[in-house]
Amino acid sequence: MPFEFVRGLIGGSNLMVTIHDVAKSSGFSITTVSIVLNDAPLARYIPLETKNRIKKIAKTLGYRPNVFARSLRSKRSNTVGVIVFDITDPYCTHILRGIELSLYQSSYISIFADAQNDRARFERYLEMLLDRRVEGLITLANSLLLDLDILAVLEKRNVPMVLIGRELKSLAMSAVIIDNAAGARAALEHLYTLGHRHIGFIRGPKMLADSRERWKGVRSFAHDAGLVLDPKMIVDLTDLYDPTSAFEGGYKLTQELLRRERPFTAIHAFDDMTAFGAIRALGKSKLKVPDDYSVIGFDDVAPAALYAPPLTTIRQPMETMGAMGVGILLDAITASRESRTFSPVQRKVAPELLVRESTKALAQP
Amino acid sequence: MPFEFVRGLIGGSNLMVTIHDVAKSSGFSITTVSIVLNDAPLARYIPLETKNRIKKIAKTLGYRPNVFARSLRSKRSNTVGVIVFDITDPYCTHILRGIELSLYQSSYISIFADAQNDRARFERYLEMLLDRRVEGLITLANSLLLDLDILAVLEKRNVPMVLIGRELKSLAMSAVIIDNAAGARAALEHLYTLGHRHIGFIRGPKMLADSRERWKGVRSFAHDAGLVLDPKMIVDLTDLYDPTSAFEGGYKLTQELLRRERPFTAIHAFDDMTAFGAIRALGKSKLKVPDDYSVIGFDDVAPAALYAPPLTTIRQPMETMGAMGVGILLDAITASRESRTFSPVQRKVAPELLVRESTKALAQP
DNA sequence: TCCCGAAGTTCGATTTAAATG
DNA sequence: GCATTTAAATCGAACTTCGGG
Repeated sequence: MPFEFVRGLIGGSNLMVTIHDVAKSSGFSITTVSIVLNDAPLARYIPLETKNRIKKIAKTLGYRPNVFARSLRSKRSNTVGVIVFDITDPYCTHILRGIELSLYQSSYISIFADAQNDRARFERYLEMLLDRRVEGLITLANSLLLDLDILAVLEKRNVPMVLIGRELKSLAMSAVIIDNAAGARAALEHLYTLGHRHIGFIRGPKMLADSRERWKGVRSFAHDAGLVLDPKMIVDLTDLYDPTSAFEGGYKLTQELLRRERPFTAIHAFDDMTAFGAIRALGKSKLKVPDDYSVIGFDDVAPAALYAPPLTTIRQPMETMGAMGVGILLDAITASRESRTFSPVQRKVAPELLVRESTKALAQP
Repeated sequence: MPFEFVRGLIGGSNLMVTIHDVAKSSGFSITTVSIVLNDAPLARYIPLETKNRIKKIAKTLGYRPNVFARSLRSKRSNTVGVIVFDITDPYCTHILRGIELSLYQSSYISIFADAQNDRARFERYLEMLLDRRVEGLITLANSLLLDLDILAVLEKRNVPMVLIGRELKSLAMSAVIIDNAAGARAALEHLYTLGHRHIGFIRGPKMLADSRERWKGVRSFAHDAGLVLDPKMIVDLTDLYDPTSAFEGGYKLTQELLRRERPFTAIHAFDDMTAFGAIRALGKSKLKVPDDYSVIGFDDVAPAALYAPPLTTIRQPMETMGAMGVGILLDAITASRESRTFSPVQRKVAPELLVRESTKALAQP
């Protein structure tokens, strides 16, 4: 059956113009059209006039290459996968924004998946992304989701990957993380400079590497400044971690600290959500922030600036971190395509103290 | 060149197993394997034993169909597109969550794009999704992004679409929206029931249909209850709308209301972000919420529950709305595939009053 | 005619190898 | 050999058609 006839029959909804149409319209072969439109190596032998003719016709016809055909043949998807552990977590969205921003300039597009803190979902989405032949993967994962089995799959399939927000010391793998120790240190230094000497500490869940690093920072400053840490004023969030639980944890642990009846004037919270909980608990007891207590958080999630009072915190430059992740991934993909080896890059980003209104100099006694 | 040889040469990274491999391993033809694995109509003639053999071998070989080949041939992508106007807006993320949740059960996967409130981005992403042959589109858009030109493209390409969060009265199009009038009415009724008679109103940007609808609700309740609305106590957010500007708008407009020196005891804010701004402004003037002023918002974004004080607000059931959108879209896609006509469905969702701690009964004078 | 299976065509592009003047 | 162009093979699966018991 002649081609034109069939095409005519289809009509209506399926009127996609193919490379075939461009070839016929321009009078050149499919091959030539393909070479010109992709600016392939052979294109340098083709006269400018021919190129322009073809390009113009492609444009007027509204030709758009079929991505499926292209990827099938070329074995390239021009796609990277992005998995986050919880899209409703404001921490995720700003990193996502950074990723999107810097991917936008590249020729890659992203396919996004939200694991919803659920391991089964994570695995299913990973499989889905692999089915879609992503050329690389960015993962924003917490420890619940990530383990060696999963990473082994990627290794075997030779898919470059970078982790944002956590590191895996057990494995050589590209990662972008915040300098937790420096951040927690800066937070404590800020409180100390304001005159606070009796400080309550709400540490993160033991399970998280972040918690350990941040505590290191606290101890290092305490040591340097000769500040003694009262073990009775140190409490820990539980290991069941999600954004809401951090708020509730902050709330309950602050009540706990209050109950211990040791005088203190400031709280060093694991993160912003914890700090919000702490402020709530203080407010509940008619204690005012920052007049009675100073509170400092970590992260600078979106609500921090809008809170009452606006929260002093340690800012993670999330957009930057996302952008860095993309940079590393793109390098890794390029290396992989040129069959070069690529040594994992670990980048540790400096956080920034953001003084707002939840901390205040201690009144001189 | 014999097939096995080539395949052997490739080795290493590219060892994907194809339907060809399954056919060879099982001793059946490619056709039979395809029929069995897809449970195609013809499969009913194939003996169970054959089916099981083929399935088992596919499994042990770890066969995964190549999505590009499949989509190329079948002309189906099993994909729907989702465009949101701003992923850092908490309103978006919870609707996204609802979408994801109910898409997860279906055979569709989603490709997500964040327009970042930028029109050019919106158009580029739309084009990208169309290139990927999405079978349907869910859009979470504000009025900046959406106009008739864009929708005409979808119409022409015959791609079903549903809008979440806004309606386009000019066009017959499926949409899921909140009942703004009922919500605003309920908010005012709540304040009224608590005894408030002198209330400041911060209305939304005039440009937004939401603003108009909510104001209708306010007026309808005021009329029914015989409450007089003082024009001097009504102020409007500017048309340049983004989440932060709503906060700042709420802040500044509350100061403005205070400056007018008419006694009032409550603020009816356009949305939660505006309410947060209002609470901040009151705090700045040493006025306390809810003791001196009651404040009510709209939306129930994530920070609302954690705010100090927790915000009384009108909750939009965002996950439900996302799920509804998916339901409608899937119906539309099915109809489109069976060449049935599908009349646009408009669903208006009832909001819910959430009483927390930012509102309080007026003390008897 | 019913059942079972296979050969061959097709989707829309990229790429290799080769033909033309 | 050089510049210019193209026929034909290929990617991996789905589908149409056909043949034999």
